[in-house]
Amino acid sequence: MTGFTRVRSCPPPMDDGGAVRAVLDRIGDKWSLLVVGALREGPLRFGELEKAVTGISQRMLTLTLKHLAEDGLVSRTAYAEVPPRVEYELTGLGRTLMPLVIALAEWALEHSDEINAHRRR
Amino acid sequence: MTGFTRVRSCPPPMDDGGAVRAVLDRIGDKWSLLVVGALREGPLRFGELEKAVTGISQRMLTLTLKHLAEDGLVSRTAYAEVPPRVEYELTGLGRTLMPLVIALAEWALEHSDEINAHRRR
DNA sequence: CAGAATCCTATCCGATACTG
DNA sequence: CAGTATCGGATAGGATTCTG
Repeated sequence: MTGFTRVRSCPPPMDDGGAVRAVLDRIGDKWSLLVVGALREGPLRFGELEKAVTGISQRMLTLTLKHLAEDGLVSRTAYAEVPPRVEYELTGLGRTLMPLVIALAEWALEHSDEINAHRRR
Repeated sequence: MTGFTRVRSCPPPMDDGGAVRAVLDRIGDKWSLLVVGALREGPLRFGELEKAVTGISQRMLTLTLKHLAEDGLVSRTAYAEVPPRVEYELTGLGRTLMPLVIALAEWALEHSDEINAHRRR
C-alpha cells in the first residue's frame, strides 16, 4: 500500500492506487475524447468519423477506435456489403462518459480565451 | 425509426475550430489533471506535491507546474526563507476545473472494473 | 470503403547529476 | 528545499503505400 500523505480529510478518493491514472492513460491521449464526442449523436462510419474529427490521420483513427473498442467504450459493426460499411457506436459504458466530454468541451469553450490571454504573457 | 432518414451530413462541431483540442493538449497530458486534483484542498509545497502525485518525477512535476502556471490554472508563491519554501495553489480559473476533475475521478473509479474486464478479452 | 503495414520523426518522460 | 541541465530510450503519431 502506498501511503497517502497526511490526511486532512478524504472526500473523494482521487488516487485509489491507479484507477484514475489508468483511465487517463486511455482517454487522455490526443484523440480518444474527440472521437467519443463525435459519436455523441449516434453511429458513424469510418469515413464519416474521419471527417468529423478534423485533422486525425487514418492510422490514428484506426488505432483509437481499436483501443476504445477494447475498453468497451465503442462497438464496431461490419456489414457484409459491397462496398464495405462499418459503423462505430458508443456502448452503454461509452455513453456514461458523454456528460464528461460535454462538460469538458463547455469548459474549454468558456475558458479558452482566458487561458490564451494568460499564456501570451 | 421508420419514416425518416438519419441526418448524417455533419453532426457539427463541438469543435469550434480548436478550442477543445487546444485545452486537451494541455490538460490531456499524463500529469496535469493529477496535479490539479492534488491541489483541490489548498496550497501545497513542491515536495508535498511530489509525494501527493505518486510516481511523478521531479522533472515532470516542474514542467507540469510551469505549464499550469503559464495557463493561469495554478499560482506560484515563493517565500524568501531558508530553506526555501514555494507553494502552489489553484487560481480561480483552476478551481473552475475542479468539478471536472472530481467527476472524471469518480467516473474512473466507478467504471475501471468494467473497462479492465472488457480489456482482458 | 475501410483498413493494414511500413517507415520515420518529434516529443515525452525517466534517470541522473548538479545548484542557489 | 526546490529546482535546473543534460542524456537517452520509449512511444506517439504523421505520411505513404498496399489490400480485400
